[in-house]
Amino acid sequence: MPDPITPVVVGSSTPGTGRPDEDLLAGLNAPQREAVTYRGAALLIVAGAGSGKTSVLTRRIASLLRTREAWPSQILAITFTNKAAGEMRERVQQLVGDTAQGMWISTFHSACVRILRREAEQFGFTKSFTIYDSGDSRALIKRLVKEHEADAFGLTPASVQSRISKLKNELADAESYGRSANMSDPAERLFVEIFGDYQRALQKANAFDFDDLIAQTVYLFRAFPHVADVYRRRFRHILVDEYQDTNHAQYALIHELTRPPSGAAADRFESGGMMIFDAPPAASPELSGASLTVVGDSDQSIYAFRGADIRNISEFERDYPGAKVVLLEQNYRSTQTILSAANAVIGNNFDRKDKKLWTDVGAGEKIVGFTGYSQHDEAQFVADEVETLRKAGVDYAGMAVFYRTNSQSRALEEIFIRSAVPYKIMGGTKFYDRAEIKDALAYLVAVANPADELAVRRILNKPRRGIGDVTETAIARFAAEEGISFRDALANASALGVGPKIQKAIAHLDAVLVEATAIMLPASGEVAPPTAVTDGLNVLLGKSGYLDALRISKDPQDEARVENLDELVAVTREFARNNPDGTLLDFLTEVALVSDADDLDDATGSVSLMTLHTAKGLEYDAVFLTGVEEDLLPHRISAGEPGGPQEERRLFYVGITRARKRLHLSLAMTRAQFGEVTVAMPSRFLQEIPHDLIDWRQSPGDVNSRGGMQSRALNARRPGGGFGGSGSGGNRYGDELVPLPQRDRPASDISKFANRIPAKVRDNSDLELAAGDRIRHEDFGEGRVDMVTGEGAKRIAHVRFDSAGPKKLLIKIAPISKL
DNA sequence: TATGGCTGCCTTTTT
DNA sequence: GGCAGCCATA
Repeated sequence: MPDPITPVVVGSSTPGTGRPDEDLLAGLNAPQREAVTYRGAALLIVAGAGSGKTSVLTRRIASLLRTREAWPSQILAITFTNKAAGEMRERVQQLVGDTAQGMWISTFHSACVRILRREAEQFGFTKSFTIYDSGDSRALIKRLVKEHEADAFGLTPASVQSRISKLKNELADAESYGRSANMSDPAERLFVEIFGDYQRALQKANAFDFDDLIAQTVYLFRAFPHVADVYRRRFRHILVDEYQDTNHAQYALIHELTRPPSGAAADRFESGGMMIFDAPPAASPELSGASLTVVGDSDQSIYAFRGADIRNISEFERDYPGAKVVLLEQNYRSTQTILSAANAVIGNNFDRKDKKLWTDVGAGEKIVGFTGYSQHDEAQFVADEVETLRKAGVDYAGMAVFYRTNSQSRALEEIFIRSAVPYKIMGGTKFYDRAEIKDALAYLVAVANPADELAVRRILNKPRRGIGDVTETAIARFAAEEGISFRDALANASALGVGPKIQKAIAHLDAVLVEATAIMLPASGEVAPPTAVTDGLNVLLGKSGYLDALRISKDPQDEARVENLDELVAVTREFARNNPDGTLLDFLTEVALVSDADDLDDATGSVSLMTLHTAKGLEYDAVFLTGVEEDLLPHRISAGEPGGPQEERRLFYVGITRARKRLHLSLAMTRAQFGEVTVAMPSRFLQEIPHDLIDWRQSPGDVNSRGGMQSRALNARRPGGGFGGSGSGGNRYGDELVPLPQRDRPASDISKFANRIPAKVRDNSDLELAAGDRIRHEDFGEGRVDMVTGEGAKRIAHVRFDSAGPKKLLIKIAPISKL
């Protein structure tokens, strides 16, 4: 991503002071400089959107290195995604060259995996532990819920999973939670049992789930202070980005790392454990805690649902007394128009410190608003506008489309394909979520970590080998009787008491696993060649019969599955190229921790499509924010959650502030949700934007007006008057739109205001129309049907009106009649 | 044991 | 409109 700070300062204010980091300060404003150069135990950088925080962070690291205040190995920088980590590393490298080698720049999860791999043996795991993604843990929890017949008490796998996750993020375990829970409630007791079983199963499988990676590292540090000391001595400068999105476990981890080493470790014999408090830090710098820099913006906190605790940032000064706070408010990204919209929106959140982004680049283009008849109509607008911008010289790669939920990407994708707009979906149905990829990875896990029973069970009958429930149970029973693992039981096919055909199948599977193991995990002393993972995977997929089964299948989807597996093989090759010493476990770790935002091959001339959450931290010349509707943004489910609507508003704010030059806000009047067409209402957030900032190409009133008062949702009169009908006007499409936000409007009023559904929804489902028919529309008058597209509830009539010109109408709801 | 058809639920957002 | 899980059947 380009550096938002253009180093233009020629006559710098501190010329030739001879600081070794002089050049790093070029072009920075005063607070940015301070954020780079401040030295002290704790620093909080409150960085508004687009205020150049990444630049400040990288320069701060570069400055520490350049001035020799730190060795690279003493720096630990935590980012939110692997992609952000990669970019930060690259930028630091640009500033200081190869000196950057040896820094830890990674996500919380990657850093914890590195620590856990080294220390796993301290507490009952082995180096070769594997990582359960949410699908894996859901499968395990599902089994446990079933075993405990817990569904009878209203415990669903999903609810159990999310509760366990929340508890782990609070550093609770089954035992500690059980002490405080109301154990007379059978559902609670059951939950605690399942939680405990789940944890034991993970341990037995030598596996951690996502939340464990953090929580168990904290546990490790607390239980084994001498282990923690190793890392406390090593990391002298800890920097955390996106601090507003850290949860309690992550907070605790940072807290553990920044404590002074206890000094009890053997290699510090002179301290005797007593010098911690009286040793002067200068004389013995290793005894003080690491310096901590955190960067964040509470207005961009959008992960509360996953346990992020905004208090981590709002109470930073309390947690780290004497902490320095630097505020970055000048924005280097967006036009004033975009910032004014953003400021106005976020100003409606009441529990925040007031902070106003500003810029000196000028007002720029107005925000473009558009209301489609349907989500397809909306998508068509986006596609058309993308093409217009492209012709005006904006790169496809400089444009992005955001939406609240992944499912919204479908309509956009359809239209983009039809309109031949190159696009790329970030996230969505992930490559690694596909069944065949998970199967292939399960084969690899079965080799890397045979203790992982879930993985072995997964591949047991893939491809079909005639091994069903009965045989699976027989294997498990045999393993239990003999006191061996499920995996090892496979080596004793003849002893299982199953038929000869099935014995043979099991023996074959075992042989394939053994062969692959020999390739990927050679006996000690030998080193696996870089091609080991690729070769092993080919053996597993080939000799197991997995690929053959797909190839002879009649299901046309299986062809795509073979291609996906080919791609996975290609991924292993790529991995080997980038990591010549990379082991099977390294590969599996990387795969487990990649995220949606990490899709590295961005650029290459396509428009990016992604959820608002994925968009955080990115920026584009032109941004399309779609589906700005009630129940979608803010999402319906958020209404019932404490702080939900405010978090949704922050999400909207994050979306707005991604735009550099152009912002488009769009919505649809109807939206198909699970097959049914439902009427959508404009989002309450729209009216929080001063309406003179928006140029409506087609306003909600244009689309929905049927001469009456029923549908003017945005203009509905408040109970008690206020302002109505016309008046503040100002946009050329009349006054349908958005009165200026009224100060101190009570919250209850807002919800009443925006949510009103039009009096009645017309249903023309059974109206038969064909090209050539004449129709009458309540607003547009008479016209002739050019053609009808779509089916069922989504039939669209393309009509040429005698006076109003061509329009597309959703037949189901349009106020029309056949003549 | 494999398959196919049915039903019901679903959709927030992610490391 | 899609997927997962359940059940009935071969």
